[in-house]
Amino acid sequence: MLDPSPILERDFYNRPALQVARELLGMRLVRSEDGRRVGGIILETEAYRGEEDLGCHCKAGRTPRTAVMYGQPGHVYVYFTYGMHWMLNFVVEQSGFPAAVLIRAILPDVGLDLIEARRGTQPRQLWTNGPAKICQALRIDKSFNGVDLCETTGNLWVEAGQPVFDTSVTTGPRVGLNKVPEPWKSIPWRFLAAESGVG
DNA sequence: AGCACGATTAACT
DNA sequence: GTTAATCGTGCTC
Repeated sequence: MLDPSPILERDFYNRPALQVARELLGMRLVRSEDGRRVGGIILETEAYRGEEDLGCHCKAGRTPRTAVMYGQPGHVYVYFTYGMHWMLNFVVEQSGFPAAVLIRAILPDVGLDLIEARRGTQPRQLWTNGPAKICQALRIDKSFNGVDLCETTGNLWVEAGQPVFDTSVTTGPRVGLNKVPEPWKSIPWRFLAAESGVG
């Protein structure tokens, strides 16, 4: 489980955002930090796709911030919000079409001492159960924006994991889009894996 | 140049 | 349930 597994290749990301978001459940997010591996099993994701998706930053079109989402799939989109938090996303779908998957929760399984050093003020269940918490735990910030997930030199990638079956997956509206108009506010583009359904 | 707000979190009452 | 923290981004003037 803690040994390295095959790294997901670009073809995995070069597919519809909803499909990638669903299939990322059970895969392993790994960050290489000073030669040490830190990460865990992906438990929650959200899909954002297209300029017509008013919940997606791409609704504003191509800007300096959103440019990476228009690029090659399999790259990282990191943005800053609420004046203090970083958010980790994976660019998906074909080059030229803006789409991304937000990583909202993982189950830590490697580098636990490093994660505890940053999140130990909270109970273990709260270490990485939010998008900004993951970035804090894995020390992911602006410097990761644009990194290629398909090259280990980027120090961030996704490894094959255990499949999560449909009986362990629930969907629902994306979180935090309170002022976004329908249907985008309620469209069920959030994917959650039951913790009992992994590992 | 100024402004309102945000794909959140933690600490309150 | 409510709210402060805190600043990059995109929009308006």
